[in-house]
Amino acid sequence: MRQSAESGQRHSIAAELIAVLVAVTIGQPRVMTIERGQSLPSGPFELGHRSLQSGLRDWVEHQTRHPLGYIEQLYTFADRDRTANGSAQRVVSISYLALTREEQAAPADKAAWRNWYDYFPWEDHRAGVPPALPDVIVPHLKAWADGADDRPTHDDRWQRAAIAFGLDGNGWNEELVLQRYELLYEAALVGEAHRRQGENRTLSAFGLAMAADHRRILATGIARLRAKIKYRPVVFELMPSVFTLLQLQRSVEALAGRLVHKQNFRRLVEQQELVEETGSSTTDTGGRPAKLFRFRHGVLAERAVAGTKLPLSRA
Amino acid sequence: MRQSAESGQRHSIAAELIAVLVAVTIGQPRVMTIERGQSLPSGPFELGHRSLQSGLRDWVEHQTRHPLGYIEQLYTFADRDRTANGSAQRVVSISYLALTREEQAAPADKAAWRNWYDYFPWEDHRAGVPPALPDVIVPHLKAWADGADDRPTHDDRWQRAAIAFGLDGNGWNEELVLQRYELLYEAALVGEAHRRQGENRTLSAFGLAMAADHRRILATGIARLRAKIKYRPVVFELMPSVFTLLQLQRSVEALAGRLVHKQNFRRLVEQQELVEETGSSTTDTGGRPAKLFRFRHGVLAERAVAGTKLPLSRA
DNA sequence: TCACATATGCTCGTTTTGAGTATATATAGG
DNA sequence: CCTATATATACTCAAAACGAGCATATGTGA
Repeated sequence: MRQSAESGQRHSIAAELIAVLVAVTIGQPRVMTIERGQSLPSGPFELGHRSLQSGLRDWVEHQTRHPLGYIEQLYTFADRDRTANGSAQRVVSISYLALTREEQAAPADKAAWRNWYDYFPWEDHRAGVPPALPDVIVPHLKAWADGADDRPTHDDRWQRAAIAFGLDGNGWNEELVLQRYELLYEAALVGEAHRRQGENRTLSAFGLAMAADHRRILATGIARLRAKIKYRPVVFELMPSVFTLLQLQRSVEALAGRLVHKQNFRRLVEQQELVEETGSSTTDTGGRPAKLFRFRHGVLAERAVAGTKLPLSRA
Repeated sequence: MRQSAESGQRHSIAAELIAVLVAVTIGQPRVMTIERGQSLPSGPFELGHRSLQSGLRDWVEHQTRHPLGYIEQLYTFADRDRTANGSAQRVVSISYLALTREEQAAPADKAAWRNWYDYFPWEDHRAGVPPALPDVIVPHLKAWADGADDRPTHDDRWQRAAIAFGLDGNGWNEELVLQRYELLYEAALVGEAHRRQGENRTLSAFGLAMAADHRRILATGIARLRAKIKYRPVVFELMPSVFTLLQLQRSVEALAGRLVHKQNFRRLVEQQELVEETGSSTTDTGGRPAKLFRFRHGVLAERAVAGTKLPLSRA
């Protein structure tokens, strides 16, 4: 079987491509899943694929019958202790974030759009702090910290929890999606952490579990997207061709999981010249008719000239 | 996940780990290389490795005898047409950015630190715009754009060049390192682009070439680092334990490739409470003695609470 | 016609930047 | 010792960006 001590090992590696495919529909963030919502679309990288991205496109479009638009790489990992099966085969997982618009056409069998807050109920702060956070999650985190063997460990655990979940006067930071999930995993509060021990009961406050480490990948994708909407005009990949400013705002809020100040949001969008009026307006919103806008495609090029935070010198 | 007839193909994939190991020494950005500066430290990911990161650590510390400090993943790719050899074996390259301090101890055989501007001479704007940029690079880019078959292609090429290289009134954006390199590659101006055609002469204005796509990976690392120093205190990974504010500034300038405004830089560092005084000062700088500072380790935790750019609402 | 809902315009005080000017304290050379 | 020359550090000032909120416009439906 093995050719040589070294090269034989190299060959028994498989690469898997995984997609976090996101859309926003009527103000809710959606993620494409397969297998009753338990997995993200994925498939092996094969010799026939031109590149990693094209391999991903093949798999996802085949599994879900939904085209991928914008794609960006998320993360690659191969931790041995995080995979479900105990096989000797080593798998490198390469994950991508893909943005699209949800189509009216039904996706393929077993493929389905899901609200991403089904998996992360503690991440949606649009209607205020979710009650399960102070009522269920924080007490469990406290118990976990208190269960530490020594004082330094206790303090470290509690400090990380406080920062990640915005406790002890630390404000809520919507970008820390991955840190929060990892903390809950470390504290054995999410379903995935129990799997290897056999048991499987988890409180609904900790969300739906997924296969293998797919929920971790989803957390990575959400975190990346929440960070990115702040400095790159990626929301537009998720919007229809024309939209009102409130619809745009609702989409951003859906992704960020928090409400934004309407007037200031509009000022921001206008001063950055991200959109242009179409001339028409809609009355569907109930209330004074809203102007319809479209994305100014010019900014895709211009915005490459992003902002700096270094106090540059003139000379 | 899925086991099927195609699974036989999955096994002929190898994973390679590649490091962009960076240090800053007396105001110059340095990158660790092997093989006379033509390659980055790298090695195959094997079954024995606990994780991708630990595999990388093994390889790099073995090849260079230099310990790795801070590590973050850069990018994974597997483009078929970019690899040097024509073998059927498919390689997935997983690259990392690592930050450290250059040690006085000599690195291992064949391993050597290099100034990264040897590979990207057009990226160093600390002494003003490098003359080779207007004199050599821009004319070649213009010729490349003019050589397009049709008008749209010409305009697209020129617009991309103008944005990437700060022409036509577009300011210089130090973060676009990768875009610039990719453009030069596409225009067949860098050495790597000629390799498959056999010839190999390139003007020194286009920098030293590297093996395979290592220079592209280096460009990715520089771009990431230039972006990151603006919102995360990573420079300190590259600084000695105590330093003056000017030394800190020089390090930032080395990485960014541009000068910063001294007074405003200090204001920024102070108001963010990144450093604290050690109490002593040094006169080595020639001039009024400078206070010595050290990094405030507390910020590593606090800074997790990063800034937002969304106009949040209070309710 | 009125209550209600959303849209949109505008104000105002606070912070954060960008760009300097001014002053302090060393060393090196005559 | 004095001076030129570095660098270090403190302050100023106007412009731009941000956070919060008030006011007004213009629809729909009871």
